[in-house]
Amino acid sequence: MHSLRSHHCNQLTKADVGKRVTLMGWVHNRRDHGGVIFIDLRDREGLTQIVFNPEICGTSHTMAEHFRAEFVLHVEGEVSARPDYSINPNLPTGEIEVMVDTVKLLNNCNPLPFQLDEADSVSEELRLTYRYLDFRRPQMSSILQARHRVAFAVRQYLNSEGFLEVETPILTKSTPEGARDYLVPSRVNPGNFFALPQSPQIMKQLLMVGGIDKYFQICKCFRDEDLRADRQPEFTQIDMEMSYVTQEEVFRITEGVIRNAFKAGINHDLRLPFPRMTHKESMDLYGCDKPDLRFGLELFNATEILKDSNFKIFNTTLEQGGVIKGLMYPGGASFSRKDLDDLTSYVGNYGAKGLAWFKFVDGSVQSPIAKFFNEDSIAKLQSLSGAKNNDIVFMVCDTQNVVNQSLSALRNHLARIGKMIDDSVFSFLWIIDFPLFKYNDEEQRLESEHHPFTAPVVEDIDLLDSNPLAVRSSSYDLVLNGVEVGSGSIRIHNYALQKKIFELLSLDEYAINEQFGFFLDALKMGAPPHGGIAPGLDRILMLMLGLSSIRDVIAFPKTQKASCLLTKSPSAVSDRQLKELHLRITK
RNA sequence: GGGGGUGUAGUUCAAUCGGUUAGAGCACUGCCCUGUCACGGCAGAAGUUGCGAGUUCGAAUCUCGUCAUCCCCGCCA
Repeated sequence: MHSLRSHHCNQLTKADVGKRVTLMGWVHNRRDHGGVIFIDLRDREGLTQIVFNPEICGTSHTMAEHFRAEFVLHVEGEVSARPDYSINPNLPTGEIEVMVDTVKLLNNCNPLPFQLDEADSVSEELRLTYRYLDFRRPQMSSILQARHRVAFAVRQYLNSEGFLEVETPILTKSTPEGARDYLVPSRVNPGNFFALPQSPQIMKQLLMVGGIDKYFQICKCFRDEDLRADRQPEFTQIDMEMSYVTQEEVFRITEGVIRNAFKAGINHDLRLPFPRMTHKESMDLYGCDKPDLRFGLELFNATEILKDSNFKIFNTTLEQGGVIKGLMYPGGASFSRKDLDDLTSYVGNYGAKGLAWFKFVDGSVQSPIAKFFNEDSIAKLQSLSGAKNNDIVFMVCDTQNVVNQSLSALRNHLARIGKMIDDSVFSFLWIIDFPLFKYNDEEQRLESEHHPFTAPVVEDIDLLDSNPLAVRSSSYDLVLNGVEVGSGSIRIHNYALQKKIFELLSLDEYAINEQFGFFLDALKMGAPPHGGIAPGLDRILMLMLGLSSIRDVIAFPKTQKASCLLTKSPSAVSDRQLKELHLRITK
């Protein structure tokens, strides 16, 4: 036996009675009866009750009188069957106990900043400050174990499909477009900076040019943007790229990855293939490109029906190119005036200047603005919305963006407060046929909807000059329960087309050469057609495990201000370090 | 950058309308207890009410500022 330890704390059963065993672990709980002392010994795997009886070993018993929570013990003794009346059915090892005759105190432990069994109610702030204590809790341990199983299953599956895992640099090049970069100053090259990768996008495309054919990497990505419950400045992607593929093949592989991940993570069998929806349909019906399909509440467009009214606010907005969309909420006629005020201020967060509502009750309509519409319009509205007795219809009239954003948010909000969501469902969805570009009003130029390496749909290439905003791209998003969990595309592999896209994005010649010259060169040297995708491992795990924060699936996450409570980073550095890096702090 | 929530003992919470010595559970310390498993019993220690101003006879409580943390908007190719 090479290991000092003979068993983990979840292993011993009645079949082991009589064996001499050695366990290592923490004092989880201690019950001192004056004579006999019981301790629940804990390791990563579970609990075992160990018994210190003065009649078995006086020395051990005397030592055990001074043991406290989270002391680290090495115990040896004989496995003994518990008397019938003291079997603990809540414990896998509840039928046995270990009668300790030899104990070594491997380490003692100060009183903890929080009790492990109360961590559910303790502040996350405290848990993050002492994250290593948090890990000792079975809940956290099982999350990290699930994360390991998922990552391992992903590697196994992609290996079986012929993928190579290749590491790409963390110190890489800052490029325009996209998120704000984390920068690393170069000591050797004064005034120059590396950037941490927002994703290994260009590198994986270069691997395709290099004939790697099928690449993957479970890799860290870095984006210096503000945080959310599902956004961390560093996060992990399952990054993939394949040569000579169609969208169909990317979907097949991705679905295989996801299915294996769910099997390994929580032993859940997902049904394949995942449903698909075009970007246009998603925007029309749900007002966003990541709809949660676990509930209905589809939007409808009421612009035609309501355009001829005496309601000035609607008319003015419509004249300026606005639209009217709405959604029907069953049973919503019971909302109080205060409820409706709250919902109005809720959509206000998304730019809506108001929230019109129509309650349908006992054959009549109740609404502060009903008087502006004729009966025919209201009848059509009721019919279009599908409202029955005691239902409510919400309407927003504004620019298309504001209407979609506010109603999409309202839709999710209503489903939450109405408890319309089945938490046990995993609703995957592919969104396809994204537009290639969107228009940035502020900078008055085209921007990539996905990223600048995304190939346009072949039939739409002719529109690049005449009507670029109508060009569809061959990009796709994977959505799970209303959360974007992956994004990818078939890439441009043609030099001239890539250069043209850069130009359409208003990157000047100098920037193109300076930032992307090496990449354009590669496209000139026999780049094969290729495409890929990058599912977000953290978000998938969060949803798989039914957690509400990405921080719960990351061992050492950052706070909302992007700092680490454990290490207190980021932190100031010495003048000497700054000098070496040729940096001066200005404040 | 903006909106909102939270901050009281190690910890989780309480403290009536602004009122006199800021309480309780768990943890901690000491003592008792040989079949517990949230063991039990007795006793004890433990507070810059996040921090700083202000209002008031009097502030955990009201006002302003500030810090930390959480949620959201902006931002996230």
